[in-house]
Amino acid sequence: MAQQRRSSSRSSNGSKAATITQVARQAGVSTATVSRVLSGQDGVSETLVQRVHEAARVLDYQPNRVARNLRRQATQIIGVVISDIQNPFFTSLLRGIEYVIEGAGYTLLLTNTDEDEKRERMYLATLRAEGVAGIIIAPCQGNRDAYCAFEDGATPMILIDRAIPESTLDAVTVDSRQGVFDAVSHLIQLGHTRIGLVGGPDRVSTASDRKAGYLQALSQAGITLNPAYLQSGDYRQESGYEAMRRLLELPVRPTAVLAANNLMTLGTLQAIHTYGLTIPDDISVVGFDDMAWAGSLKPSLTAVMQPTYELGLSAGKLLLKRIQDPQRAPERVILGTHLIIRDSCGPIIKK
Amino acid sequence: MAQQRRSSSRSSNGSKAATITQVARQAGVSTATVSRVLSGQDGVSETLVQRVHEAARVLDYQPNRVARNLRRQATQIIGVVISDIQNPFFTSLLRGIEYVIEGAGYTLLLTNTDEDEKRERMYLATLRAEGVAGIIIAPCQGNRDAYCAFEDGATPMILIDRAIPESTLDAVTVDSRQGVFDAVSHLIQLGHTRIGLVGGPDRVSTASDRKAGYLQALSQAGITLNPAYLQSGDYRQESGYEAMRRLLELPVRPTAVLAANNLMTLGTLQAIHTYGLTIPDDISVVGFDDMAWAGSLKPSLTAVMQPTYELGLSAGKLLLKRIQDPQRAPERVILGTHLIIRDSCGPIIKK
DNA sequence: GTGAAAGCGCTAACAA
DNA sequence: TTGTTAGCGCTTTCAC
Repeated sequence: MAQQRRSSSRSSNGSKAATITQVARQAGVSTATVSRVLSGQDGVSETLVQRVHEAARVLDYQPNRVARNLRRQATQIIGVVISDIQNPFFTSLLRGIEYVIEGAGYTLLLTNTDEDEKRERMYLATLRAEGVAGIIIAPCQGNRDAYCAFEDGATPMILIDRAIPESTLDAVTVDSRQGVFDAVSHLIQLGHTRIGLVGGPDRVSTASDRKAGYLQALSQAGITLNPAYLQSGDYRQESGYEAMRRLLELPVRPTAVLAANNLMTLGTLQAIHTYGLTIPDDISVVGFDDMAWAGSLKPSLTAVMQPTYELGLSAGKLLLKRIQDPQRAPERVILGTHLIIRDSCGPIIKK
Repeated sequence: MAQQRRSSSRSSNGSKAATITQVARQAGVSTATVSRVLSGQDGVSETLVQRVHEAARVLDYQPNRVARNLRRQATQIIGVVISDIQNPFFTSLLRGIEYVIEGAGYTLLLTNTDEDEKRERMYLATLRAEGVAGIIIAPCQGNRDAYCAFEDGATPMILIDRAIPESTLDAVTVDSRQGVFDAVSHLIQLGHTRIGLVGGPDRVSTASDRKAGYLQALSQAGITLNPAYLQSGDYRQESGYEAMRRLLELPVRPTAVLAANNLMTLGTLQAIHTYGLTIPDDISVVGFDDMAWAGSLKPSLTAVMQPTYELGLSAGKLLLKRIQDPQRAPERVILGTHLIIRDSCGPIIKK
């Protein structure tokens, strides 16, 4: 089996990768011709095309992208800046982005800020220095200043999931306000009036939008807000657990709760189980963002589904359009949500 | 508020980024000096150091990495090839990788193959052409040939999570066999003898190792294997659901089941709920890989925890070592697992 | 301690 | 149709 040790197939001449000059020499043509053939330009005779391809094959030639990028003053890389790579919501956006971006011949350079402004700044600088063709970012803060350096369009940038007030950047977001409004209205229809919110960090637009939807649903139903029912965290699981604990410690606790993102929903459920309560008999739960595990829970989770794939798709398309025409007017796409009703919400009956 | 429209701060001279030549002119020195100062070499007089820094600041100069990479014939990028970006297991590896790699001044270029060999081949070629300093890969197939082109060390490559037989590449894996052995032994200790396995795709080393652990635990306890209890899928949720359905349709169904990865565990739970069965009274469940949601399930999930962070950490360190010394002997790191006992497994009592 | 100059591998004018 | 050549922006000898 292990008869031939080293580099079995492939060219094993020395070790370094072949350059265009070697291919040119091998084929007996100029480097210009090699370049033309391999980048698919026409205007080269059939004979030479053959010779070049043959030479490239023999030498296992792969054009050096770094050199090409330097010469062309443009790369084939799209940077994606994600605020929490551990959150399946963000990774599911990638599917849509990948589809569009790869179809156009780009590669994704993915970075993860962990909701840390410093890391975000650093990565943005790196991506610019790396000369990426464009950036798709889920910004970790709502301050326009942090991103206005990109408004000149030198490096096209698209905001995804989170909007930034007054920014002139293209953006794709979800109508969080409406989504939460629908969900809370659903709870109200089931008879709930004591509804808690496990909200997100206010500096992020989705969090404030979701809070707005919650308030709107309450006020529209004529329910007075109990400020104690409004707890918030940082979109991570642990903070959802803590926020829900605070709600459950209340003298008169809510009969229903909405958790403002997927990870905080997990924390919320954990807290409810810790307190030995039953869903939906003791308390109804709606989650924002419908994740893979929602159907595996018992009871299965009623949740606001976000069109994650479409979100990524739109962002990718917007970026491609922006790269093609840097002068076009900024575009904002807002996608709708859909309430998936499963088994975690019940009518108010007891207590 | 919106008084000054365009590029508020920063240098707004023209639009293109400043080059080293401009900085040199501005500071009244040569480009060589600028380069020396900005890359932190000593041997430059204090006066010039000051002048260069000042000039760079004024022009908002960011060295062009593409040019630097071409000149140095090396990039500051590490490519990571992941087989399923939607699977939290893989994204949690990234944490550890990031920590090491960023500490050493590299940036992660992340790609996602979706367990597709063609995509994997394409990305590997792209990363090589992009001149990455190294690659960390969770290979989507067990065939050595696909990766032996990297055994010459021209582009250092580290295998993570999945091993490849006979490969001379460095690798970091988990002792899956032992992990499953422990878990199944736990079930046997609880009195179970009819134990099902929702296994993974055989071409992946972790899947065959896990199956081996299952078989070993059974045989060591003197339990004869019922081949019908051995079902498998492709590590995705849907296939876990289908595999579990097949187990539940059996005339004599298992009283306990082990699901071979996190996503298939979700599918397994879904199937059990669909059939109206209760965990652990009707059936006990152990999952391989302990995920964020494990504690939010009801009952909470007994699972084999993998040291994901350490896995990433080791892979990062191994890569750094390999980059520094391409000649060193291949190293294989195997990390242990830990069985987290929660509430999804019970003693065999009924039926 | 500093600068001049060569050149990394490629592409795109411009010539022929 | 093909080749010659001038850089892209940077780093790094090699002189001074």
